[in-house]
Amino acid sequence: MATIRDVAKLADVSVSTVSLALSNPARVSQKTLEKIRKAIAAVGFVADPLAQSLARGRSRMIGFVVGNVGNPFFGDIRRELENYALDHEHFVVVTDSSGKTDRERAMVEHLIGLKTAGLALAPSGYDQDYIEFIAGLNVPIVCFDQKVAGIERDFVGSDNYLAGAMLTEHLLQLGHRRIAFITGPSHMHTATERYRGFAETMINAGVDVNPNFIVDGQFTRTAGYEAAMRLLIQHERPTAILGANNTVALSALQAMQELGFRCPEDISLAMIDNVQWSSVITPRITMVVQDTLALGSIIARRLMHRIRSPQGAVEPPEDFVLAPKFVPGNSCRRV
Amino acid sequence: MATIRDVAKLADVSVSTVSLALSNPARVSQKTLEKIRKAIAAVGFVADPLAQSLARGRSRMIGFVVGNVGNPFFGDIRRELENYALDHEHFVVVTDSSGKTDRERAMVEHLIGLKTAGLALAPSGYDQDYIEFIAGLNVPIVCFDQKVAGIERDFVGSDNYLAGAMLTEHLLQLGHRRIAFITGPSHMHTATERYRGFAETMINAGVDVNPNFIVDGQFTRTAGYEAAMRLLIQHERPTAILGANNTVALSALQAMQELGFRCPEDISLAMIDNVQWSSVITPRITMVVQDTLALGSIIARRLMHRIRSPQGAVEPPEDFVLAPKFVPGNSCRRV
DNA sequence: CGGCTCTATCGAACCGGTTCGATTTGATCA
DNA sequence: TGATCAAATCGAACCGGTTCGATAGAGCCG
Repeated sequence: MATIRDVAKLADVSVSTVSLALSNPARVSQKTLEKIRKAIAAVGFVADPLAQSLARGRSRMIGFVVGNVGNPFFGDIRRELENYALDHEHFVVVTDSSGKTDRERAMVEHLIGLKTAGLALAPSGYDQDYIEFIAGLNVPIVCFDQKVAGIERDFVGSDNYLAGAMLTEHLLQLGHRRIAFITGPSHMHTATERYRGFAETMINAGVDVNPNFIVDGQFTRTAGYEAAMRLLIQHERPTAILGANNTVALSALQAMQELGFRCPEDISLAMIDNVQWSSVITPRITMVVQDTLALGSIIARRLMHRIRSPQGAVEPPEDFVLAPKFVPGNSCRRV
Repeated sequence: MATIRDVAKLADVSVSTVSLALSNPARVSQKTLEKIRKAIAAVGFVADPLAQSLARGRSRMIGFVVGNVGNPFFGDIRRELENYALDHEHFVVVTDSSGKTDRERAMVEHLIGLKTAGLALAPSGYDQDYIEFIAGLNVPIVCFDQKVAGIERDFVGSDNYLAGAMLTEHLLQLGHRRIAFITGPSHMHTATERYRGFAETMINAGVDVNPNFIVDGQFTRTAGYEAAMRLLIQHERPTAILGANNTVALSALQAMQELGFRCPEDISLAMIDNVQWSSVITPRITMVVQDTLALGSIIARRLMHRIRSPQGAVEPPEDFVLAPKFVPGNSCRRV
């Protein structure tokens, strides 16, 4: 590999002039610029990003940290960020923590070690230790999905209260009263907000929330399946199930199918968040979806703004909260 | 951040001794080792990975390059690789080319620039230019999924001919004769092999392959949908459709549902490769799946072997081809 | 023509490690 | 006690860039 010194030698100028020509061409004379240009072409010089990062103390990489890159929600956001970053000569490094806080932390530390220019982070931690860890990072960070109380960073996400409330209201309008809710982990902001949207809408409508109808699905497949089973074996069964995310709702659908319940004839089902191939899942699940493209776009712009503009770096953190969208399916029937 | 020089000063030894102590403790005396250990703890020293990579000419990162991280096939492999790499103090950097060859190339180049220790690559290119590009990379590489003729690297994948043949035989046994096949891109090894498995099995069974029943689905959703529609509007319709991958098959299911065809009553459907939530898709699609865990495990071990052991680096490339597995669903009926 | 200001270029230090040949230390043996 | 040799440690060069103060030269003015 050709180095900058090869170029300098061939162009008969100093190494620092070549470096200057590359980073700030206006400050180098036309004649010299031309010599350097030719030399670069002749030896096929490409600057070593590692050496640049070391010297500059900053790389052109953006870290993307989520719990599950396979989730289409994160996938869409990743794509948006990647496209935008690529347009601005930055490169996205994707890491997947599998939802484990300690692994996420190790990955963030690694990315910091790589002197990434910025981080797009869907936080999975929530305790004081974690908050301090994030606070201590001296890098532009845009958090998304999970709003963690105490983290003073830009946040981009959806109105989860509204999401829960919308589906609840929909079911109420269809005449349902015995509505069950499969929750997510109580430490997750999305989970609690969605539940709050459900519970408050119920109360406001004067409908009692049956504690037996609130089961914990942990946002995971196994827990969601188990939670759904607990609902289905009750004698006084719910007439509708609301899944706090796609995973628990589809686990519930599976449980229903396995036990022989028909959806929506026997039990209605609704969920928050889309899933790949939802269009071929029978019945099509009624859902509230997040505007992933808009979220991704905001994350990308906000992060690049902080990275690129000097004053962008010191702007106070801001929250961007988007409204979710109702997507009717045929998994909810009138009772 | 504390540097190695801070450690050296505090421990009252030279910088090179500290470096040696870190990389090869056996060659440093107990006494000195202890001093250094204390100094490291005192100043909170952590080696800068960037500086290490620059000096060593090699980092502890592994590049994972695929066309679609959202595909559970790649997701499973990624997870296996990640777990194994983490156990061996390596860190996986995921990149997604969205199936675009030029972007994949840019990403590989970037990863090379990062001096990654090795690459797990699901190639998307196939022309001479691409082959030379890959050949020119002086880094351990394990290719998977697509076997590209001309690339002299380790390859890990499934027996795609067998996969196509298995499903074809299954449909033949159920009495189907008018079997349609939705293909993938003709430059993809997986696509041609699966088709070959289909076609030869048909011919061996003495069944003519109707050219109208071979449509190109490009392994994509839009092309698959269109291809399926072309099948469904024919007067002499197929009694069964075989999708060369999950995407085209599910696109076909969607097309069937939209036009009002019932599966499997009107048309049977089978596919190669699993998809998330296949268990709640009605009907459950009969499929042949790849052993993603085993594939991922082999990829991980092979790559780490080449990275770590000196002789591993020079071993001749090897192919690892696993047999796929038949997973019955209820999307194929006897005719 | 001397003095002054700009502009263009350069040299050296630096980022934070690794590596390897050279040197010191200490033990062993004649 | 001095020679020999292995083990321990060190110094300097290096990886490939960036940065900034210093310097040389060009252009302008009085």
